[in-house]
Amino acid sequence: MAEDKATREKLLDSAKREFMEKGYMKASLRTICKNAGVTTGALYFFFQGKEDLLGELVEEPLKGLTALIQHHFAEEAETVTGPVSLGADTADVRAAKEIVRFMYQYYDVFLILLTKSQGSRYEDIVSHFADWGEEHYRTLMGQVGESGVPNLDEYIIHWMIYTQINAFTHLLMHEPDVEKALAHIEKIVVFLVSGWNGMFGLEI
Amino acid sequence: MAEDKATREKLLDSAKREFMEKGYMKASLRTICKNAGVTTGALYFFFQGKEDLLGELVEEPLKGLTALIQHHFAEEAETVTGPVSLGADTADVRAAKEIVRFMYQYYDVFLILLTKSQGSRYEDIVSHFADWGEEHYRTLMGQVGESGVPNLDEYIIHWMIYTQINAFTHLLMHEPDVEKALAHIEKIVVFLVSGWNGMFGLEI
Amino acid sequence: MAEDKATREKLLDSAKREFMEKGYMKASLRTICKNAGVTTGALYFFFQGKEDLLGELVEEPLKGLTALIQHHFAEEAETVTGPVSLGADTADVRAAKEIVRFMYQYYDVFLILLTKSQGSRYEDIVSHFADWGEEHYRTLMGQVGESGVPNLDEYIIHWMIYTQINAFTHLLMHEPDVEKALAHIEKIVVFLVSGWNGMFGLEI
Amino acid sequence: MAEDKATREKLLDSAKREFMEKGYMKASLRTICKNAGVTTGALYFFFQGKEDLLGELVEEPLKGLTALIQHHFAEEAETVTGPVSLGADTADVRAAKEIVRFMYQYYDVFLILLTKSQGSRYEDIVSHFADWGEEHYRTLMGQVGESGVPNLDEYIIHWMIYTQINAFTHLLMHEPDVEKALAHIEKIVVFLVSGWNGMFGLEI
DNA sequence: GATGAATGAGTGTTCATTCAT
DNA sequence: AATGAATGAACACTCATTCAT
Repeated sequence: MAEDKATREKLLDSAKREFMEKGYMKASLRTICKNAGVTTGALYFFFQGKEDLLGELVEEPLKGLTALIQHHFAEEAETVTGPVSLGADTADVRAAKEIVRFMYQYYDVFLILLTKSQGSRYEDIVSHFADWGEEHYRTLMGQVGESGVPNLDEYIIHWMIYTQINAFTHLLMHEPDVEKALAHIEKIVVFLVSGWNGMFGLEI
Repeated sequence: MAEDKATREKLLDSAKREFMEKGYMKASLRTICKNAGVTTGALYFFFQGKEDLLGELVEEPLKGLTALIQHHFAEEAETVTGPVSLGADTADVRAAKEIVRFMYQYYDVFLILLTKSQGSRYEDIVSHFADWGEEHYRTLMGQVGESGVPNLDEYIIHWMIYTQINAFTHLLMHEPDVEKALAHIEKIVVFLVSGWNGMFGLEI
Repeated sequence: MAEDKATREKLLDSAKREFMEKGYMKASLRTICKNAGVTTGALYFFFQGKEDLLGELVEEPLKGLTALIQHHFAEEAETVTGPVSLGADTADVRAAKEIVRFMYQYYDVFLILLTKSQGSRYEDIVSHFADWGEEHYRTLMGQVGESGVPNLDEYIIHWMIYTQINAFTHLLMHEPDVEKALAHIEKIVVFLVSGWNGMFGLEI
Repeated sequence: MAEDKATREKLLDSAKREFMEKGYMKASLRTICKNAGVTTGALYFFFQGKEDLLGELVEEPLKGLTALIQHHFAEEAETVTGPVSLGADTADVRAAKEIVRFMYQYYDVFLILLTKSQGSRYEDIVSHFADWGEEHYRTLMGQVGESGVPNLDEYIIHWMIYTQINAFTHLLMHEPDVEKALAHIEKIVVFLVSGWNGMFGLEI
């Protein structure tokens, strides 16, 4: 039964374990095949090579996450009309929790993506998300107008976005339990919004 | 003479460039030696291997940073008597700036350490600093007593410390100019302290 | 229907293209199958392997050419009675032209055979033709008797036959247009007969 | 003693044997190393790879041959003043013999180059020589003026040059004995000059 | 007739490391 | 203090071929 599982699946499983353990670069296709109980040729029947193997493992969850974030970005763009309130309201928390929930469905995959993909075409994935976040931020700012919003220099914006992303990375790395992670993210949002408001000179 | 004592230094220089460019894992000792104008044998006369080469490059600045932080920890422990005020006072900013200044003296080394050391014994250096920071935090808490301090769970403490460390990492990665970095860190401290206070339910 | 009987043919077509492009050795059965829109299994249903695939592609034209040459050999044997005149008469030219015409009907196949078959059982096909030509030459000499014919050593005979064969190869390689090729071959025969007679010490 | 021979030399020797036996493409570096009694690493210490290995084997004799031919080309250009006589005089024969002698000094190398280099950067070496020969021929024609020289079309010129080159190739392939080769080449020159003159409509 | 999965040996190449000199 | 030769295991990847279905 368990051994009936299709070769492709066995390879993806084995690859996931190997990438997790050694990281993309140090991962050995030989080992992946051996642990899957298949020969190298089989791997190359299903995948085009090392990079493609990682790709197949990762692409779908990645698209899912992208869609999810896009959704939240759009929502936020509709909501924000006045000066960026950004209070610790439930909208932010709800969005963050949804993301957390989604990422924990593909726990291993996102862990690999965020911390074990050095050497692959995904090694700069965080940068891509950050750029994207920055773009979204600028759109938001444009909507609101510059009324009452202090001039945050590029660098600080960049850093804040990175910090947000790192919050998710840290969660995956240090909190294996989803429920606990969901509890943590709530506090983290409080922290981030407080920091944000602090920078704007607003009360919390 | 000028070229006499050089070999070891030439190797360290060449290694620094190679590690910067390719990261520890992809760095090639062959290339390091070639660029240094020396043979492999020479490298193995001065260093025990690849890992040791990185060690020699990194150990001194690392000790310097450790000492610097230790100093600030001690200072803070003396100062803090009442409930953790942690206001955006100059003490925090001054400490952060001193650290920034120090890291920028060894710009390349710390960049390697923080972003290019995957595969070496330093790949988890950030964790070590985080653990250390956590320990310090607990000491502080013990001093103050639990009076008036809300119970922050382990995880959140851990994350906040990571965020602090990542602030420095981000600076090195995205701001090559020290002076600008010093300006940035000021705002970052404001953000962090605001966040911190926000979590404690204090006004800023 | 139209697509029914096709598979074998599609494979042969695809193989022809692949052999032409990459030569026998570098040709990939995978690629041949892919371009034919079939799987490897299909190939192995119709052919015994790589070598057989080339064989099926080549055997028929090869037999045709053999028959054609055999015919000319026989004709020549009947005609030649006196000392080998071998003048630039129309018999030689007519024979050569017929061969050219035939080869250009299977342009690709003969090109593959003569220039792209290294690594296969046909890589020495030219030698076989040369041996055969030599045999024919000896038969002719026997008929004529040794009267007035200088003793050409084995090697020179061998070389002259090679040169004749290479004339056809060169044509295929450098002149894609049949009509032009037919024009060229005329001059080439003049050259060869002149050379031939020059060796025998005859005037042209 | 015999085993004292430097590793590099042993590798070149072993490579020469392997290339001769299997041709460049099918030659295995592993086998070359094994027969040389060395490991693959050693090969890569001395050579940059498979292609470079062949290069080192071949480059020097190739340069020698090029120089030799260049010398004869220059000589011929000085001599030819009237209409291209191209008689079976001793100049042509002497040149051809010198080339034969030189090639037989590096018997294996030139055999590899001319018949076993498919897949390497030398696979088209014959074309290069042919192009070069054509260029020389045109220079000569320019000197002589078009007086009395019939218009040979490009193709025929091309073919005649190939035929000349193939004479040397054939010699190497089928006549291992230098002295016999030198005897053969004499007759070959007679053949070629006769053919040449035949084409020009001259008596021999 | 034909599929598609799988084999297993093979390829050229790279690497950190060792060591006699 | 340093050279330069050499090791040997590992790497990702390709191939013609087989065979149950």
